[in-house]
Amino acid sequence: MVANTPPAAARRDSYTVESLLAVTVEVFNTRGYDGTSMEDLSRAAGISKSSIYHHVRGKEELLRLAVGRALDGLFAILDEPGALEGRPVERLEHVVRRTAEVLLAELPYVTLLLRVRGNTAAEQWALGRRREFDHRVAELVRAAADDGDLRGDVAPRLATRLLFGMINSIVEWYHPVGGPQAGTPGDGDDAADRIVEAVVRLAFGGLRSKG
Amino acid sequence: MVANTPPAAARRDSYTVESLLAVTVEVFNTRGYDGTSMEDLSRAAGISKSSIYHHVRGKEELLRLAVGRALDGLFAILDEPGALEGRPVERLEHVVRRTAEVLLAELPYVTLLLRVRGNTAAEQWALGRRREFDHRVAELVRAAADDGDLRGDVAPRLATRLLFGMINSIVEWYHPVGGPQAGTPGDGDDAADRIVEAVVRLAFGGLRSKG
DNA sequence: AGCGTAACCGAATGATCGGTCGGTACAAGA
DNA sequence: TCTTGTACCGACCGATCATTCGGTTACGCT
Repeated sequence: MVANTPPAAARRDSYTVESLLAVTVEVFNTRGYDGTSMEDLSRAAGISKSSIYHHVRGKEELLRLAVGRALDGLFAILDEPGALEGRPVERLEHVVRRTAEVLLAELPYVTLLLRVRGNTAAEQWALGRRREFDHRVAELVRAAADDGDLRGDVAPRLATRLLFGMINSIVEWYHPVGGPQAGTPGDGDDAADRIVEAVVRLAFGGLRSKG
Repeated sequence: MVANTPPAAARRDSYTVESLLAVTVEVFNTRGYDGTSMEDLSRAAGISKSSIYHHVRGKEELLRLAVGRALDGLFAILDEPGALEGRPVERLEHVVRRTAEVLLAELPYVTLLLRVRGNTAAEQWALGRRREFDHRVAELVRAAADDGDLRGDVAPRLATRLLFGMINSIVEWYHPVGGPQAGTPGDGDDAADRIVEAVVRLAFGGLRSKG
């Protein structure tokens, strides 16, 4: 392998692609990708506009890196044991719960992904990968419906879209307390846990009380 | 009433603000507001860039007119008899159904509204009005929960957000056949009806089969 | 026919866009 | 101490942005 790289933090005022990306995604999410200028980014990152080009090839690469990270997190769910073993309805519940969890854990990146419209090449690539994810989930819904475990009066494809529409809508209003860097691994974020539980309960049980 | 205005269609090659708006909203929705140039609009409308300024004050006014139309449609729901009379849970079901219906009837305008981020003054005005609508609905959910008609293990505010997140997500994938001008009043659009029914069933009953 | 005016246009404006360029500061290895 | 390479910068580039301006066209009305 390559020689161990010197720790990036040792160099003074040093930006990683990763840390630059974190700042970038925040700005993209507040002002929109098209509404964000490279000068906006340089101001937010505290370095000059031209310095950004030392780390990445351009604006579009920042977008591609960000949405790629979100997509990697989502696709990893489909390879988890809980998504591969058991009855389809149980595998579906696992995917629903984990999708909500990943969305909350990678909130800024998933937010950006969900707002992509397909204007540039990077955006169309992201849209294609999203479609593939939706397709895989739709198959799971269909399998659960074939088992008779899902209600028969709503088409599986339609149910999939509405279900994930509900999950994805979390990015429209949820903002973790103390900014995005809060919620360290293993600390058990209360608010996020409540949201995940609500999603699973509403998705499978509905709003109406049983009484 | 006012004197009958000479029919706009009588003048040759004449654009109404309304017809210009319809073209504009389509372009805004495909390319995004910030990603749309006035030249994009002029090309789509078939008139020159400067001619657009004869009808409206500028790009931002087009946005304000479009989202205003969507908001008027949504707020009108809250004044309907079905939203004012009966048990809260029944009024809520009426609002849910009608919101989905209005969203489908005014699809391009509501789509644009839901993508507004608050960059310009017009966008912030729209966000404020949206918040007010959400607030009024959240009160209805709380009232239904107080009656014991909604499940007690999900907070009303959270349920409201997820519920309307599901409804609003329709704009992400639904495209009426034959373009936006199809679906004349009273013709009973099959696909749209199925979506509305699915929304109401999933919202109140959930995915899981009763068996 | 002649007037008023709504609808329209091409060309230009300053501002801002994403991106490039030549060069400087500085830490690490020799 | 000298060399090398990373991180960074100010100044600049052509392109594109929303908007403006000075007209021209053609319709409705008298």
